[in-house]
Amino acid sequence: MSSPSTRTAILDAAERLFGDIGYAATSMRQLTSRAKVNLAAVNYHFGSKAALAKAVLARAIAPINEERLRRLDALPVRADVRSIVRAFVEPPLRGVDPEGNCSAERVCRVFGRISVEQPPFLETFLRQQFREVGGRFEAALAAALPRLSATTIWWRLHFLVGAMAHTLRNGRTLAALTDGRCDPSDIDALLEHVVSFAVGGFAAQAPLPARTRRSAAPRRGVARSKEIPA
Amino acid sequence: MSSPSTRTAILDAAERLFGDIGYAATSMRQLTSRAKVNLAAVNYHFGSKAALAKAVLARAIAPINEERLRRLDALPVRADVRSIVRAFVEPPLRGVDPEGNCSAERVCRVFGRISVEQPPFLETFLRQQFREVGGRFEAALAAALPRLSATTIWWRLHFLVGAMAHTLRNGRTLAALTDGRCDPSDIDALLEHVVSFAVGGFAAQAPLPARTRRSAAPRRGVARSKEIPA
DNA sequence: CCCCGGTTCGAACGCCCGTTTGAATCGCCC
DNA sequence: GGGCGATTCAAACGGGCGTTCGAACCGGGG
Repeated sequence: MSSPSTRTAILDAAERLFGDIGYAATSMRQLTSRAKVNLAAVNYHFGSKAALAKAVLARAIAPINEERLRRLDALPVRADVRSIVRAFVEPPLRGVDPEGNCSAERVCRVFGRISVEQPPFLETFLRQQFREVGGRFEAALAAALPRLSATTIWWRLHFLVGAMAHTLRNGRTLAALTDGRCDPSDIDALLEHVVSFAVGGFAAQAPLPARTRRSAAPRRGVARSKEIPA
Repeated sequence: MSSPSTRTAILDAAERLFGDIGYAATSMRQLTSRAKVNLAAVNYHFGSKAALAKAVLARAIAPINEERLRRLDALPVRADVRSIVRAFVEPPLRGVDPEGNCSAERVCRVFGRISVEQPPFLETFLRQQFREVGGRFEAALAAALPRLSATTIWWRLHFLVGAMAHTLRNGRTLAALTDGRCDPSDIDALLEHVVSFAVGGFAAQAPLPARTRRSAAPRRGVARSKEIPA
């Protein structure tokens, strides 16, 4: 463990490549040649490609979630929704970056990519990474939005994560569709837009609790709903 | 072209597998054995794996976008935001399904997956698939929300797509985090939640136009959180 | 009947994959 | 200086990849 340079070179290259082209599409030869290390180094230091992916994600996500909680703790007990949302989205978008080592964009892309590919080995890993953070933010938002149920808040937190991740992954498409007028590489603009959208979304009235819904669509084709008896 | 059975068997299997485990992670041998066709059939009918992916996406997306436009056209000229949002999200979530051939969940998953992996050959393809639909909905929303700029509406449309896609891909994580209280396989519930969230998001005040933003903050160390004016 | 375009099939092709191996090399404490 | 763990390295391993090829099969018109 004495020489961190190889390890971190591998982690850096993996973060980049996994973020750019995905986990399955990245080969160890690409990865090691970009990191300028020997092909066998990955298996020596991490054991396998899958374990490397976990290490990449852990390195990317852990400090973000810590910073989120730190900012949440710094808020007054009855903080407003905007502050809570900002505590949630600003760390991943701006990067945590104690010493400039991680570009926020890369970090977030790699998370978006790998979490989306969902190699089976990651499922439980990702859940435990987000359980605590999710719970804390759900509680804070519930305090700020007493009219919303816990499940509604969870839904909306999930939507917020999706909005962020989608934009970080597919920002180029947005830029192209708008002829560059929306520039997702402008993190400040992205941040302000996502915050305002999310604040509005959280403030919205909750949907009716599933019974008296309109549209009474005759076919609910998929939907094997366990449906809490509201 | 006389026998569509092989072609559609391949498309069905590909839709399923690309949606479940991703494009890069799906091998032609898996795919053809699940479709119960010969290995060479894919290259005979589609030319390559990449071309197959395009065909899968086209088959999945085109009818959804057509239905979106149909519903949008059916709205009154000055429709409210909720109706417009519903016209946008209901086709992909419920499925178009003229004759029951496509499960909405599968269709959407495959889109979420492949669009996220973004094999390079898809970039322009996806853009052209969404340019018209995006423009039409942007215009309709702009009419309903005269205080918002076009770019803000594009941002928010993008966020909405992300929220939908993320939930369809990573729904299991949400279910696990909430011990099943949020059930993303309940399409009705998902639909109502995403609509209410998006309506709130669109109704939100637009962010300040970038100039008077705070953000000049020299230190982004820990926790200086309530500096948002207002 | 046979021929023929369209389709299916098994069998390869060449390549690259993730991983392993065993020797070479390094850094350090005795 | 010699010994020794930790690390790096080149070279393979077996296997799976996407794709190609040529022969077999099919059904309908000459």
